[in-house]
Amino acid sequence: MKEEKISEAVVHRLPKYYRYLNDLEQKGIERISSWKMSSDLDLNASQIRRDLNCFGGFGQQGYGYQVIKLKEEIKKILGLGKKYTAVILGAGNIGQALINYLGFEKEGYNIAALFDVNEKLIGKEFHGKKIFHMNDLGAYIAENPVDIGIIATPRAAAQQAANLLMQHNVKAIWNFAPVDVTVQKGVKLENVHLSDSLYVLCYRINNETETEL
Amino acid sequence: MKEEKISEAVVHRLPKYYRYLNDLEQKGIERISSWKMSSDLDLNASQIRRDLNCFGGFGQQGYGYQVIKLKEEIKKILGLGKKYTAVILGAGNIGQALINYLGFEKEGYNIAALFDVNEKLIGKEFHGKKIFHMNDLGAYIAENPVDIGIIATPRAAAQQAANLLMQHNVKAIWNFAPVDVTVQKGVKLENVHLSDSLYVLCYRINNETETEL
DNA sequence: TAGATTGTTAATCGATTAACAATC
DNA sequence: TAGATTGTTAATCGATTAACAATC
Repeated sequence: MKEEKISEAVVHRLPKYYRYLNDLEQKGIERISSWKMSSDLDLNASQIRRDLNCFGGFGQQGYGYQVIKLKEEIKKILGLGKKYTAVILGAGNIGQALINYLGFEKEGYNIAALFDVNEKLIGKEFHGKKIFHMNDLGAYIAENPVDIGIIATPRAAAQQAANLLMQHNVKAIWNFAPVDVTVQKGVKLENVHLSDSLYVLCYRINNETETEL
Repeated sequence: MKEEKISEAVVHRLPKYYRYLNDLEQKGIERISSWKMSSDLDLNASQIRRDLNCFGGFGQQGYGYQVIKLKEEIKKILGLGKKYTAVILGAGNIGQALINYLGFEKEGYNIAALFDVNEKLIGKEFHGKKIFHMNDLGAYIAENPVDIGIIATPRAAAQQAANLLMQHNVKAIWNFAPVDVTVQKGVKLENVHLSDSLYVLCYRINNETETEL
């Protein structure tokens, strides 16, 4: 791993490479060239080679890349394969959906518990995951280390939720609330702004002509 | 609206501006300068002025921008305020979660129906939205015009779902499946790759040092 | 070895930022 | 009018692409 700062653009392409390589592996394809990747992924071949070289020389001149080896390298870079424990703050629609989503689809991620302020929900269970009161988050984390805090609260409660997580030393936040929460230095943050994405789609519907492609 | 091609980067900042201006309006703030926006949004002031000027001269020298006016302009640009009818393909976890999410949180978007292939689900209802068989999509659309097709199927069925939507002339697709679906020229597409976002978060956990602010 | 394809340097392109004249 | 702040041009920065020498 080189010491250069990796750009956001590169980091965001890594999952795409990873998905693609998994597909290739599934199809039993053993080797792949940047040229073929380029046409499949609709990215420039130079860019692909450059991206991969940020992390090491995974290819072989005159041959290309070994699919499985490259996949494993990217897996390691992304930190997949490790186990992550997460808690969800907010046991409403999004919170509940995420339990299902992460439970069924992804291995490596364990949702340990949910937290809410709604008394009616506290003590209940969804798919075997208990709902605690938000006030008990500190006590819970003291007993059960948590890697990722997922914010699935309403808009207005999101920053508070983030603060609470940070107070209890959670170092990574996955935010689903439609706000840009502020985090301390050192805390990792990823936003999933569903409504923003929908707005962009509407923008395209209304503004983008058929000229492109 | 000028005739220049608006860059992706600009388009993706519009929802952020829109959210921010809504906040200001709520707080009763009437005017705003690019300088203040800059510090609140953590964007460069020149960039903000430039972004807004892609669409028109909404400001006033020596004064700044009128919050309400600017908000309304961006709303119009994004095509909000209009009504959109959507169908969801895939009535699993994500599909169900989206019904709740869009039903409660967003006005302007109407989920008309769900479609699935699972016989056990067909005929049932979620929050008053009926689940039809995927095969009946064409007949449904013939009767009820649909603006947006939401793909909430498993990975393997996503491209098929996209094809089905396009066959029946749906011009905008919001894709939640963890694949890059291919669409015809003229069809608008927005992806929400939840797993990609989670991978990026894991990348940050494992690779990014505390050097940055 | 000859052919293929990487890794990497150099060229290009586009987006961000700075600067300032226009003007409310 | 003087002060403030936009709209816009010019400068900078960074990311993408092209080109090619290195090498399997």
